[in-house]
Amino acid sequence: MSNIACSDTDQHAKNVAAAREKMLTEREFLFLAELFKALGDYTRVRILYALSVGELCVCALAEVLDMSQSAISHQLRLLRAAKLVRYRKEGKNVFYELDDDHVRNLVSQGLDHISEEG
Amino acid sequence: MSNIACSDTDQHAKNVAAAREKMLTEREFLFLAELFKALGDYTRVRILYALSVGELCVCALAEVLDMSQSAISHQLRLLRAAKLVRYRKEGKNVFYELDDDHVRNLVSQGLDHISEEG
DNA sequence: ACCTCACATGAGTAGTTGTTCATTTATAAT
DNA sequence: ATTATAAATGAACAACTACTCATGTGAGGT
Repeated sequence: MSNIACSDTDQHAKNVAAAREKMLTEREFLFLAELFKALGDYTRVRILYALSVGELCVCALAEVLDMSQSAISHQLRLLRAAKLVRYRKEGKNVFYELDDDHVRNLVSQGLDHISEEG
Repeated sequence: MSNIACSDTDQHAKNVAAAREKMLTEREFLFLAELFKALGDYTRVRILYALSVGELCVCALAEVLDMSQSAISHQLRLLRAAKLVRYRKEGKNVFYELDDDHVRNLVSQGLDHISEEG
């Protein structure tokens, strides 16, 4: 990107070096971005919140969110890919639940953050 | 959406009712989604991680991430809107830092989650 | 006054995303 | 076997996103 330091002070160079030092790998940042991207949608965050009560079948989720089964299924696919949910088949139904407590924690951390705003 | 219960068992109805009961408001879910959306991008999550070391000016961020100043500025705008960063002007420079510890916590929670995967 | 530097911003655009609609798969019931 | 139900999936499309490039703004230096 041919970026030249905005100012050539020692402090600037130090800050840049310190930040560079601490940065994670591309792979890790990509995973992290994918995780938050999965949480970063009105429909998906509602699905996850609904599942925080307990497992639900696809049809129940569609009812709770008042959306089509197809739309829910598409989103569940993404949540599965992000390892945010697990599923269990029972007869014709498929029951989804949160994959682990990290998901719950992330959502509640998020709620803490927004509850501080106006 | 005209969703009819997949099965008319009591358990199904109970589950739906319980989930409906616990759901937050549209407004809250929208905020939550916006928050995670802001975190859910490769560039932005790197910016936030870099700032977790300490405050940095825009130009330093551009150097650390090896991206154009314009691209960084555009993303900082979104991070400001999501109240994830604060800024401080000093002469020609603008220094950004994380808005509060929630941000740090969210990122580290995210890292916990991905570190459990393969 | 002029120029330069650090940053912000608007327009344009290629790529991505979330839904609907139609179809498919799989299980269950008759 | 046939039919119905729960869920998954592919195609299509409108809406959105994250860059680049060009330009604007505001503070400093000369």
